[in-house]
Amino acid sequence: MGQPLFEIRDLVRRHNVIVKSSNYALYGDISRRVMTLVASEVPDSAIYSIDEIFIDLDNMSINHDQWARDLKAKILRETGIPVGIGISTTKTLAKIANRLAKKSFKADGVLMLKDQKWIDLALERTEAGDVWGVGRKFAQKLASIGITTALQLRDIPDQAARQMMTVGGLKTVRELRGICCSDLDDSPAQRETVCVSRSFSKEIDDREMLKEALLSFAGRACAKLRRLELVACRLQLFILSNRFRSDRPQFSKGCELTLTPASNDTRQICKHVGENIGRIWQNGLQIKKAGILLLDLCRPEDAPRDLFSGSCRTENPLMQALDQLEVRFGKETVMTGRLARRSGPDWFMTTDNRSPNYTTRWQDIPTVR
DNA sequence: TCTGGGGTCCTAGGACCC
DNA sequence: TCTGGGGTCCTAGGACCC
Repeated sequence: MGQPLFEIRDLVRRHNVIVKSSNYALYGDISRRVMTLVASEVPDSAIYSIDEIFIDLDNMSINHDQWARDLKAKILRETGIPVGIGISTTKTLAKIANRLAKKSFKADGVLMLKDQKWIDLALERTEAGDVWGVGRKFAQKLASIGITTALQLRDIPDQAARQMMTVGGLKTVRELRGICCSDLDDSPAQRETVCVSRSFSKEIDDREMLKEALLSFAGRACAKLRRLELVACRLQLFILSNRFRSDRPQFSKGCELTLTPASNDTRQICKHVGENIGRIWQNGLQIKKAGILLLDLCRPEDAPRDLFSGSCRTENPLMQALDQLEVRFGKETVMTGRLARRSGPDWFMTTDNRSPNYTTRWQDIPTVR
């Protein structure tokens, strides 16, 4: 996971490994199909990520194991996607059950952790770093005091958990003990930020090029915001050096501004980008990555009002037209004049080997003869 | 010349997740 | 030579208030 392709070229060649660039339009559509199916089978569920969903089985008096196997078979039959199902008393334990369900030949994709004896065994066979909420740094910290398994982690004193991994870590430890510390759905009610950023294929040291990139990111970010039907009250621009070049000085520069009135209008945001680029630009910097963050998001009707310029617009026919054109003719069919040139941008990362959009693009739908 | 106590808010940085 | 992107949460510390 996360290993650069160039480091494993030999392996790829030797075993004829197929290489695919990520295609989120495809993954998103397949995800939607699976999630819709699952949600229709249960009274209460919460989508956690593109490939995970939590289900509440509390009010379902059934044979959970058999039910899960039937569901798994149904998902495979109707979407073609194989899934794993883990069942337990807390989310953290259910995630562990899920991992083992996929790994164990005997479990065959479905595993229930209910009896304490089996929970203990499962925790003993799970590395501390594989527990949900324990990342690389915490795993290192834990290892330094001799904690390497999930079972050992479960049994550390509350105070130690709190001290080493803050309140989130304490929650994790309690969940390992079977004490529920999270609701079925504890995702925030509303998105708080939208970010569009990219690494460049090679470092940029040209101001116009940086500006072009940021303006294009701004367009994407505003389109996202409009899809969410939100506006931003604050804007941040940032640039970063190449973190892999230890021979060069590292930098990370950013600037922030308040948007008055709050907005999701590409023209407004682009104007701000143009006016503020000087605050992060500096001659001689080798910029590897840049991005735009839209913060303090809220619904247009909740946006703070400015005493002089009035409230934030809720209707924006021009932007609506722009969005419709994108749906019909593809991304960046129409752009602001500031971004007149579709640069065929030489700063873009390549995405060779991308899977076709089998389910979301007319031209890519497979033909069966 | 002496110089408190109790708050909130904001931001940067670091951890985590997928 | 090549090294991802987009999120949330927590904490410490500083600025500010009365």
